[in-house]
Amino acid sequence: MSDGPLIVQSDKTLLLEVDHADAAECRKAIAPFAELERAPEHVHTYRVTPLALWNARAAGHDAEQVVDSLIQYSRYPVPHALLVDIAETMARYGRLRLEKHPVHGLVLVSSDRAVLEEVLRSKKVQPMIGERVDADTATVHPSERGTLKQALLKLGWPAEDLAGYVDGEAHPITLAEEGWALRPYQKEAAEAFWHGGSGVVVLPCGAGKTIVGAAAMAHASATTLILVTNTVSAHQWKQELLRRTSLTEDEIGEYTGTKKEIRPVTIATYQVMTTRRQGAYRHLELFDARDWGLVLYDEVHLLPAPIFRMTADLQARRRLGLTATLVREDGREGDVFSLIGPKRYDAPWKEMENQGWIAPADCVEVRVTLRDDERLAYATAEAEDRYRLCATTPAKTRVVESLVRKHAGEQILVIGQYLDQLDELGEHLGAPVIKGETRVKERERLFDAFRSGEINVLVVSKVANFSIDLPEAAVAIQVSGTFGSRQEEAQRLGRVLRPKTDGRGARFYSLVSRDTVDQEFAAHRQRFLAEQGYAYQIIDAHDLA
DNA sequence: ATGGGTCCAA
DNA sequence: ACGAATGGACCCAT
Repeated sequence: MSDGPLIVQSDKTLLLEVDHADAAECRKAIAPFAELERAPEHVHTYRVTPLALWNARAAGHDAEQVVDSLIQYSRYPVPHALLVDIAETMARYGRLRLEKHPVHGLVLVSSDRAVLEEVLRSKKVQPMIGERVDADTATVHPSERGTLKQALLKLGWPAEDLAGYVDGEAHPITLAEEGWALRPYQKEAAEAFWHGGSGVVVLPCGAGKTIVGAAAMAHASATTLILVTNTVSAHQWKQELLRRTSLTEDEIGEYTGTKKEIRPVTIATYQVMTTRRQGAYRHLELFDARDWGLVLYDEVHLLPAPIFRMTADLQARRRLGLTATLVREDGREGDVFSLIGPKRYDAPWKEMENQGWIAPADCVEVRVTLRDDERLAYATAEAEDRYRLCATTPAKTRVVESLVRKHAGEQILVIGQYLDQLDELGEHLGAPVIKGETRVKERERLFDAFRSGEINVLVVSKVANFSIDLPEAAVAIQVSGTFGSRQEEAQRLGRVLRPKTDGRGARFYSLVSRDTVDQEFAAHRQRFLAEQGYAYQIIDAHDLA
């Protein structure tokens, strides 16, 4: 205890000494209940948040385990007030429960009368509550099940939802038996979801989230509605389900702009759900079309606001959310928690790496210095132009060139967000550029050439964030990114994480202009991956060999 | 019917 | 706070 890697402070921050021998072990221990806030070179700052504590609670951790972890790794005596606070916060989850009453239907039950009285007095909660059954029980209109959970979470008293689910229309689904097997973590994830009832499974890019979905469908053996972000993803779900389950072509429908098939398993885009046709919402048509036994949300970190609203009305159906990064930049993690459900499973990226499911990766932040004239232009630029100015400095082009030379012979992706910059890079490198306007046919041709090694360098725009059809590479060079998007960074690193046949590691370079907002945004982007144990080595562009 | 193109919302 | 990609609607040519 006297020389642990962690400093625990009463303001709920945890300081982790990165170079300490026990740092990795400690990171793993605190990850379930703390979120990484800052990650400079030597000391990382984590914060113990209520939501993280409640997720830990829902996953079966108790306050004692959390407290033990803190005490075990702490360098100094742990502030008592913090321990008390952690125990109290965790105990808040489950003090209120939603249950099914044999006579009164959906009820809110409390094991602490004062808490019930407190929340019933809230203006937000009051209209959702029906009559009082007894001192500890109040009825709730079934249609308010979701919105009530949202409101209670905001009040700091998240309800545990034990009201159960409708079975939905049964439909036989089994996993295909030939030629493959569920990986252990995929099986665990599907089971953790099934026993939890509904909630979110978090797995790194390329870890087979679709397969976890398929396994969950096999558990449910019921009609399933799958919601996805784009049509490419819809096709891939269909292909994967055909390959991995007993489902056949005519049991799987696509419900998109062009096709309107409703089948026992239906894959719909988020967008088609939110558009109106002659004043009527499409989603009503879709939700009422079948008695769905399971609703599956792909890329739950991208759920648009209208889908949250609809999901509030779907609380009697089992819901599974899938994502690589539960963090959202819009702060709606609480809505994911209350409307989809708590985190049921996550596999830390580094553990997956240790087990060989994803390739080991070195992350390198390369700092470039602006020329004097650029610095002056930057200093005098309007606030809204500044990021673009520093993110697209010509100095980066030269660095990309030398990195490409250094990795000659390897498959390299250059990823950025400004089309001008990417076009220029493509020209300098003599490499094709893939952007939004690139036709699907052309994309496929280039992807094939890249896969076969005919092309070694590919420059890609934000299409890399969406189209999961992008081929895997060994080296990724990021030249600019969306302000501070953590999930984008994770997605881009994911591009190089497919295990290499020769067992070699992958490289991820992030090019950053020194002493500018580019540097700030880069630091923010890196946080999620730092939380997963990826350390960015910082080097100066001049020191590139 | 089907494939392609343009425009627009969020 | 921004630029870019997207899906979907609609239109036109086969």
